[in-house]
Amino acid sequence: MPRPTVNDLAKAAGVSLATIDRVLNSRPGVREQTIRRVNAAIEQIGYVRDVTAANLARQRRYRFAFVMPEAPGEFVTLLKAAVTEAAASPIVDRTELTVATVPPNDPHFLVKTLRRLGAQDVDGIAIFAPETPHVRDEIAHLKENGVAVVALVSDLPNTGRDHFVGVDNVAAGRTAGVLMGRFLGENQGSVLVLASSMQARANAERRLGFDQVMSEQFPTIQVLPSLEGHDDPDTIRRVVSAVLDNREDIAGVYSVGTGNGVLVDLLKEHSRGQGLVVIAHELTRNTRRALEDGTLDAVINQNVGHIARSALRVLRAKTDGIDILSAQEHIRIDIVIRENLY
Amino acid sequence: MPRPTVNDLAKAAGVSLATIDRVLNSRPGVREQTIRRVNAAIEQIGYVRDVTAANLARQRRYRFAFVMPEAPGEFVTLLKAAVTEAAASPIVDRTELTVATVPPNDPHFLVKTLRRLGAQDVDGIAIFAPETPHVRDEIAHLKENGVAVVALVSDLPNTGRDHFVGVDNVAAGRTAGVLMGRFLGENQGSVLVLASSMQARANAERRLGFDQVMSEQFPTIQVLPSLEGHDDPDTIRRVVSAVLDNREDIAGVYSVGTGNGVLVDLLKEHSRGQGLVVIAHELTRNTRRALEDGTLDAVINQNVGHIARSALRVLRAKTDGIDILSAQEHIRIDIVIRENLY
DNA sequence: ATTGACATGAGGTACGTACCTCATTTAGGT
DNA sequence: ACCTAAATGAGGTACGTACCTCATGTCAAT
Repeated sequence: MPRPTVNDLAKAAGVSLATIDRVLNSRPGVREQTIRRVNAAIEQIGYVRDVTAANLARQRRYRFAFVMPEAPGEFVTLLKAAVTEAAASPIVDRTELTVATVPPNDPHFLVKTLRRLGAQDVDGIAIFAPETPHVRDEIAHLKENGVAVVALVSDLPNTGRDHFVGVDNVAAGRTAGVLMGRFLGENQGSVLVLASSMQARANAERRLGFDQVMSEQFPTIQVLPSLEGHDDPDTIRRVVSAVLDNREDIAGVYSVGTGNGVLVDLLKEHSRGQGLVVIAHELTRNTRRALEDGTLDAVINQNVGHIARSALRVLRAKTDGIDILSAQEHIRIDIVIRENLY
Repeated sequence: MPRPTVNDLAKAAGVSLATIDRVLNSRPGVREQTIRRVNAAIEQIGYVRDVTAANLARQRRYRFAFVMPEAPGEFVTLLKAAVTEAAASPIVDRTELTVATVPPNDPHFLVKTLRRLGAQDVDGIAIFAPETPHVRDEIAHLKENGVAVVALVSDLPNTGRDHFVGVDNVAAGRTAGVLMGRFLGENQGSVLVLASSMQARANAERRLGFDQVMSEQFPTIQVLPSLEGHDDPDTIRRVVSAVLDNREDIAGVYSVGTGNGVLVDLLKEHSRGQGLVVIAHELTRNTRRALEDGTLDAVINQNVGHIARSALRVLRAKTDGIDILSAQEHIRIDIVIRENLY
């Protein structure tokens, strides 16, 4: 038997279609008693509104924009692809989106982009950018104009954004820490930490979580101060080599941010690169290959497909003023090793 | 600007709506040249069919059934909940589904259920059951009648099922093996393996993968023959206690199947339960709690939400005769430890 | 009994697509 | 130039819902 329609509902409730419509869309001019009668009929025949037909009739369109760094790294590229793909899939019905890229570390350009998008009356914006005062102001401005704002990957906690789509980076760092400690085992020594200037907040949080776990659970392992690679291949190569050459006790390497391509190459060439426990973040072509050939022992990942789809769902819910199912919108911290590298 | 419609397309191609319709739905009676002209216009104006409007007009309805064991275990309960939830969500448009449960280890009942569903002209069935000759025959029969069949969680490779939604259990076992080996580290000893009779194939595959890795990568660790718990609390308690009491060298426990609730309780009570590395499958209330309190070191999980949604997508694609995006339908092997237990 | 406010009904059009019928045009063969 | 078959056009209805207008019903206050 087919799903009941508004017509079946009207018959069941003993009222006309017009009244059904008034109740369903909470239009005025219906007695309390009639509303109750209609609701009872809804329960009884199990009516559920055909959302797609409703959206069709309503001519509802969602205009969303994604703002992301014009990134050198593979992660952003993957994320961008995931966003495009998610938008193309039929699950996001009647949605048109713009993907804008902005040069990293250029708050002025970022603000200009946000302003431009805000003027084009978009319904919602997903932003992957560091938090600065200018960005804070512009987000406040967007929200005043009724634009939904979600932070992507890197949270913007003090901006009044509606939601954050991404992982808890402290927990991600803790996860990396536990794996590092347990994989090292009896093998005492020091851990080299390679940082990156991109996404400063995320990196700091991961480092924090990592240090928490190491000092709590593996106090005999010494974690060195972060080496700053500044996302520059030559710099990374130079600073990492220097430590590996000079310190005999290095047993593990933790790469907090980007620049894993160079790091992996270096470790493969370096005489001391083989025995180390190496853990990095984000599954990209580089880290995937490194897992396969054993250079990397584990990758802590956040699934870009989930992030993209979640952002779209949340933006839609926020523009509709609907509550989100927070359980569904939680982005998992994936642990990837060679054996579960699909 | 709004998305172009068939009317815009007709104007752009310089043909009538009827011809557009003939081309879009590959109806006969259109010259090759005209088809090309329409396709060119599709490219040019970027027309994409509004799938939801099309489904509405087409009165397309998908009737799917899920067949699952009437399970004692929590995993099946979670899976059932995930299926119901996925079906309720608006992403699965115009789909009505039946969830049938069958007593485990009753092939006759299972076949009867499949036959009953087949007679009710469902479009597709997802089956979570062991493979037996009777099931094979019945699936062949269903497929002859044009019913799409996907295997759920446990594969049915010799039945001609259209697709398998679940993890590669050999890889899952390998993943468990690597974690066991690396977590044990220098701590040599033996590993106790607890099997379960449910889902015999999945358990055997996991055990296979586990053994592969242990012998290849950790040859100094001895893996004991499986203890058969038969999913019975008392039996599990008895056989596991016996080994823990009598063998001093047990350093790890690998639980291949169900029965983790009892196992965890036992380990918490037993004097030797603390220092062990314990790894199990499937994230349930029991294993989750055990991760939190440190009784379990890692859980290898398959996300029931993904499984449910993937099964629905695949069933739909198969009944429509559309190709599936295999990348999207891959079910990941999740590694869960306390730190990334969301 | 009349008024007026409110409640309800009847019926329409629209959204973008599918699918149908029938009339008309066009192409190809003679 | 004529005939025929094939190609195309014109126009309709339907899907389930939203949203609109206008008519009619009901009820309480006067």
